[in-house]
Amino acid sequence: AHIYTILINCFCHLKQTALGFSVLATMLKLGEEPDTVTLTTLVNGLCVEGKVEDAHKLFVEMAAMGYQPNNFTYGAIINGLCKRAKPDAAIACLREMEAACLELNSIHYSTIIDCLCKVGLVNDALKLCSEMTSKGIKMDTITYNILIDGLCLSGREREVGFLLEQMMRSEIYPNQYTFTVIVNAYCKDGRTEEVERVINSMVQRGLEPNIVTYNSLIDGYVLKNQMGKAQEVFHLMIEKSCSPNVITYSSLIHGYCKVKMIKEALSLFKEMVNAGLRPN
RNA sequence: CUGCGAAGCACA
Repeated sequence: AHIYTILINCFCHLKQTALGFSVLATMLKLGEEPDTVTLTTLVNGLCVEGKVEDAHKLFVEMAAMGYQPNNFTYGAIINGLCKRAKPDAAIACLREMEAACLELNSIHYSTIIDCLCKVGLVNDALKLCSEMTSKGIKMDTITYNILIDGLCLSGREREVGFLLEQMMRSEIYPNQYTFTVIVNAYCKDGRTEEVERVINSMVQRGLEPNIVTYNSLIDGYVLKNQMGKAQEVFHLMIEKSCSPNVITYSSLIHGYCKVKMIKEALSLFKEMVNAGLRPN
């Protein structure tokens, strides 16, 4: 089942769950028994494609056939519901796990906390944080990243410092996501001057800016119509062997169009295609 | 004993 599951998981990540199911059919024909991992992989595939109802059907079926849904299966369903912005249903799922005496972990909580933040319910998200902590489930770097991003999205950036302190005190360390979330918040807020300081402290911790960090900064300059600055970052990233992607080019092209520098925009478009990137 | 067979975070 192992090797088949790997294949199924590949199809699921390509959003080709239907092909994943045909692999399952092949398994059955060959007399190879799927296991809980195989079926959970398919549940996740359906969730990733946004077909949470189908995922739930499979979830019920697998339970009926004696494949007990576990932490991972519930995790996939919760994630599916969260990606469809259904925090209430996701929380109901969490309660169902409790009733089934399954052990909740930081992934289950973080998934829902992220969803609440993204729909603007940061206070509910913070409540869930207290709940998980009171159950002895530790917030990890991802949980903090989610909250920091959530606070920024809700214009509550002033509370981020407190969160970072709490993070360090708990010996949970920031990673590239953490810093990039902060860089992005500053950029969206037009505070590109403060980004250099953030990137310095990032590098001091041995963390290099990555493509998302650079893209955020480029877009920050684009927002302010500072195309010269944007171009500088573009060159800097290339110098650091960080290859621009479609997002990088889209930002820059948008920026040049905004300031009516159409030639530059078009030449970037060509450059992008020449680099083997497909316009979307 | 360890290792990527399954679930959570950032950019246009």
